[in-house]
Order: sequence, then C-alpha cells, then structure tokens
Amino acid sequence: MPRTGLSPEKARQRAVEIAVARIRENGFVKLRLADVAREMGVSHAALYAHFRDKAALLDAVTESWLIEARARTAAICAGSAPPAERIEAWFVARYRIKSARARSDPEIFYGFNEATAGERPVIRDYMHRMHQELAGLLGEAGLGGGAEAAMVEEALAGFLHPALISSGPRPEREDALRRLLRVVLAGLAAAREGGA
Amino acid sequence: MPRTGLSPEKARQRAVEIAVARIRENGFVKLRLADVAREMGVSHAALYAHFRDKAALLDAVTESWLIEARARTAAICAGSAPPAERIEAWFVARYRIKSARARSDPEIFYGFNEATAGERPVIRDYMHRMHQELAGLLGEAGLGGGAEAAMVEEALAGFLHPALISSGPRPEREDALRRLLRVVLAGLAAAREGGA
DNA sequence: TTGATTACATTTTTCTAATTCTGTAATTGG
DNA sequence: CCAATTACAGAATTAGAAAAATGTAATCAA
Repeated sequence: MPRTGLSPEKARQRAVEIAVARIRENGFVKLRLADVAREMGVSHAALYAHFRDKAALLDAVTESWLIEARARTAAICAGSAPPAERIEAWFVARYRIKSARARSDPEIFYGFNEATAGERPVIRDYMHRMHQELAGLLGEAGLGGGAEAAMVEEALAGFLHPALISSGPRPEREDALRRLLRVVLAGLAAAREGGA
Repeated sequence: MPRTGLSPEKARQRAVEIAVARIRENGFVKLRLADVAREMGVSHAALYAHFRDKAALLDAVTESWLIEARARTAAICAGSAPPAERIEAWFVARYRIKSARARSDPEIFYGFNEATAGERPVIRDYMHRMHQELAGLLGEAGLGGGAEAAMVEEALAGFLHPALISSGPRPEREDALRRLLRVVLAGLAAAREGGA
C-alpha cells in the first residue's frame, strides 16, 4: 500500500491538477516539481515514479488541456450536416477554443506555444489528428484529401497558430476566417473542375 | 563645424551602419547606444542629437533593412507581365527575401520580429505599403481590391509572418506558397463570377 | 546656430554567492 | 513488489550589490 493512499493513476491526475493550478498562478516557466510534490504531501523524488521527468509532467498538463478540444472537433466531424458546413464549423470551433483559452489561461497557452515550437510528441499527435480530421472532411466534400488539407491548414494558420492568435474571441476575426475559408474551398473546387 | 566632421545625415548613416554591425555580432537586445557612440568616437549623448531615443535608432536600422525589399516588390508591381504572374512573383519575392534574411541576419530578423509585434510605425508603414501594392495588383487582375488583398495576405501569413517563417529559403515551401496562392486566386475569381 | 561635451538622476544590466531545484541511486516498509 | 523515502551531485534560479547604460540639462565651441 502506498503511503499517499492514491493509486498510480490517481496520483498522476492529482499531480496534473496541482500543476495546472500552479501554472495558472505563476506561469509555465516558474512551475517547480518541488512545489507540486509539496502540495501533494510527498517528497519531490516520489513524482519520478509517475513521470519520467519534468517535461513529462508538462506534457501531461498539455494533454489534459487538449482533451476538450479534441472531443469538440471530433463531434463536429461525426455530425450529419453537409460536409461544407461541418468544415466551417470545425474551423470556427478551433478558433473559438484557442482564442478563448488564450484569454482565460494565458500562462498555459504560452506553454502550449512553447511546446508547439519544440515539436513535442503530444502536440505532434494532436496536430496529426487535426490533419486527419480535416482530410476526412475534405474527402467527404469531394474536395481532395491530405494534400488539400495541408493547404487549407496553411491558409488558415493566421487564425489558428498560437503565435498569431490574439487573446479573446473576436467576431470580426471569426467572420474573416469564414470568408477566407469559403474562398479557399471555392478555389479547391475550381481546381477540381478545371483540372479534371 | 562639428567635431566628427560628418554632416548630420552622414552621422545618422554611420550610426546605423555601426548599429547593424553590432547587432549582427551580439544581437538586437544587447545593442548599447554607448557602444555605437564609442565606435563613432563621440560621447553617447551626442547620438541624441540625431535620434530621439534608442528606439529611433533601432527603427532606423529596421528601415535601412526594408529598403531593398521595398525596391524589389515595387519593381515587380511596375512590371508589364500579366497581373496574375506579377502577383505570384510578388509573393515569391517576399518569401525569398524574408527567409534569406532570417538565415543570414537572424539577429536583425529577430528584432524585426519584435518590432512587428510592437506595432512600430516603421513596420506599420511598410505593411501598409505592401497592402497597397497587393491591392493594386489584384485590381489589375480584376480580382478585387483592399478587402481581397487583406484576405490573400491572411491566407499567406504562414509563409510570410516573421513568427512562422523558417530560416533559409526552401524550394518546397516556395512551391506550397505558389499552389496555395493559385487556389486562393481561383477562389476569388469564382466568387466574382458566382456573385456577379 | 548646432553639433558636441560633461555632469547627473534614473533605470537596466551584470556579477557573484547562496539558495533551491532537478534527477539518480541506494534503501525502506507495507 | 513498488510506492515512497533520504541522500546527494550537478544545474538552475534568486537576490542584492556593483557597474553600466539611458536619457536630460546646462554649457561649450566652431
């Protein structure tokens, strides 16, 4: 029986919870494993039984942060609306989630940002999943597949990339996103017709 | 007669030259007005006769850095090739200049980056000029004006924004830029036809 | 007149020592 | 066995004093 009375899984969850709270208060860079351990009532070394290192804990925080986003976009993909509508809803949802988070949790968002630059596997997986979802939607819409998805992602990077997104959802940005997306999709459709 | 024997304009130029060299060596953030003054052989206070403050000197550095870029894009605008070709050449030129500079002068590029975020007038003017040029080209191509220019800029931000550009020109990125640009222009054309 | 100087108050930066943190290893106890 | 501990070395952070830089003012000299 462990002295904390927590199962390994619960201990992990608790550590992530505490880390999130600490990061909200003091920011990503100031997070100390020692603080998390203190608040859990264990020695700092005990954390190394649950996380390979500090980066692993940070990854767990990032991951916990992506779960909601993932659920929302997946739900839109699985919807029954016309593909074009789902594509638009999919991007708008991503924009809203990101910009809202940039406002409400700037410190964690900043960390996410760093992670993006650092090419962490957690982020790579997430990006890959997003890419697959979009490629699927484009396929349903008859507008292409992976290559086209990469193109559309690139075109909308200004609205979604953490380095460029402004904090707080702004309706006029959302409209601009919709307009640009429609133009890009129209361009893809034209290329399909002309090239076929 | 001033003791340096330099006209005000020459003194400004010399200061900018020295600042550029210092920045190349030590980076933007480590630039010291005192160093520049020392190397010019004057007291640091003398610089304040030529630049309102340190930011003004940094702006002058940025400006000197934008002159070549400005000349190149302007030449393309003034060319006689079909508008669509000029638009593509215009974007490719911007991509090449930026990515090459990010490689050769990362420190100054970094400073440029900061200035972009800080909304410095030098940068605002430059961006405004780019916007005007693009709007003009789109007009010639019969694809719209300012609003459409804003859209296309947004769509290509991933290739041109200092925060996203990778250092060193990469052919495959350039191709991706061309492909995306063509799709966006095709989309605009389709919107014109469909909406007219 | 004006480019330049020295002098000086007010930040900023740098430096260094002390502290604290991270990660590993050997060990404990349920 | 395995969660957790203590002990420890090396890395990183902190804090506070010292040094240097920025920007202003009064003044000088060509």
